[in-house]
Amino acid sequence: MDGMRDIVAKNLRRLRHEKGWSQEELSFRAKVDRSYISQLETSAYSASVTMLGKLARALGVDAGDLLKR
Amino acid sequence: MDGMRDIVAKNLRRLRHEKGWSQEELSFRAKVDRSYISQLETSAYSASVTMLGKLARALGVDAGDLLKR
DNA sequence: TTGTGACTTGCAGTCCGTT
DNA sequence: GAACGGACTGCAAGTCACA
Repeated sequence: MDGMRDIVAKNLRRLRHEKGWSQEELSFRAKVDRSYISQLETSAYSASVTMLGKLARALGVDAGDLLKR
Repeated sequence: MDGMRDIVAKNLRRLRHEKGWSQEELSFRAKVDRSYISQLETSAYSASVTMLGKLARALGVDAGDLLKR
């Protein structure tokens, strides 16, 4: 029902795996809690654009890349 | 401090003006509160990606376009 | 290493009206 | 038409223990 949530979840996990990072590694770099990253990757929440910006910067991509289908 | 918020604010206002729509018109089409659109355009809040999706769809653009610098 | 349930806090988001 | 106000509800934000 909430497509955007799932798109972010998939892109987040895909980009993180491409880096070969664990959730722990990303949580450290982005300065957000590891379990919260897990919750985003399982579509539990609809992240804010501020959170999107933090994660994108840690991953070295544009925030918009996290929204691409 | 929160750059993403400002980027969304500017893109939202720019795209809305390109359509020649008032905040009222956009709020009706996107089914979100008019005063909230005002608050987003003045960088008062950091919208969720779900909200971003609703606004992008109403404006006929990709959600990522609202995050472009 | 990751997912989940539980919990608290703060802000997103709505609804009213006024400037 | 747009900004701004208070008051309210619900969910994102943030953290923890445990499976």
